[in-house]
Amino acid sequence: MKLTTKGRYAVMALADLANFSDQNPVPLRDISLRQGISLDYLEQIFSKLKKDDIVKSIRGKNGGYILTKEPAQIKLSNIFSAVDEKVKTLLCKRESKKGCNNKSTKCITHYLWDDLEMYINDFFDKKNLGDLLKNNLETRI
Amino acid sequence: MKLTTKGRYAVMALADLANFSDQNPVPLRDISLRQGISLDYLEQIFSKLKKDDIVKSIRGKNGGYILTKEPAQIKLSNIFSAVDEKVKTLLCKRESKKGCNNKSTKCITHYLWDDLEMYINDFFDKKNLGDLLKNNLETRI
DNA sequence: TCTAATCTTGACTATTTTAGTCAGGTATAT
DNA sequence: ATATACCTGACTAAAATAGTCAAGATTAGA
Repeated sequence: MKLTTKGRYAVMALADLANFSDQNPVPLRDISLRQGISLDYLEQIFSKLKKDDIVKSIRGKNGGYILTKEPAQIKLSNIFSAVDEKVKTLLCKRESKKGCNNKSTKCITHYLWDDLEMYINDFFDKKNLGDLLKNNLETRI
Repeated sequence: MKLTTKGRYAVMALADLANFSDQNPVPLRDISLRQGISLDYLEQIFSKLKKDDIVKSIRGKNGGYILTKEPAQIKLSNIFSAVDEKVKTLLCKRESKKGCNNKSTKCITHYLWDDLEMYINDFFDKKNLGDLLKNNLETRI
């Protein structure tokens, strides 16, 4: 069970964006340099964030991205679902006519994964970008 | 972020083992047939479970595996760590001299993943095989 | 109007991980 | 003996990940 870089980079990039945007849009190249994330990859990530209305873009010179809401309004769960970072339990989640192992019933672990999924989503639902920034300022710098 | 089949199969197989062992060792072939998991793959999994002393084996005819403890004594976290199912945050976890992005500091999300990891481990620490069996008996059959 | 900065889009690819398979063993009850 | 089990390590196909690459569309400012 592992987390992908996409989810992690998305959070890092948005935190950077929140930190460095004082009304002005922040270009991805700046984020790329500061956070050490490839520009091309960031572009992929931000196109998803934009589609989910977490950021908006301003094209052309002096353009860049800005958050659509206050950091405190942006839940980490929103960010993750935007970049397709989610808990997956593989075959077990496919609610086909058949159960988990081509049997008619669900496997004994089926509800366990459901529970875990809810549990984890709850974790990310309770944290927002603002918390993260505040936390980092208080205890980590 | 996804769960591997190894962790899932390990739990399924151990649940099966708990269900069908009445003092007698349960051969993997039976589990394989009942749970629809390949025998070869089960053997891989059980060699890990044995190494971590979750099951013991009896070789030869009429042999098989048995649990070393009562189901209620076997935490899911034990099972997962045995089969290398764990929360990984990729590069972020490498505690090298450098930080997460070749910088000297840790990235802003670093502690977030630490927190998540603890949170998830807590989930599996609080559930044991006995719970799972009981639950399945009560509400799912 | 030209140009550089910036976002936009989609295809492509190397690497790693996953989810097994396969081929040989060894031990033991009957 | 022999069939039934466990045991071990190497191998591999498929999928996912983590990007790269190429070609464009917009727009601010000179």
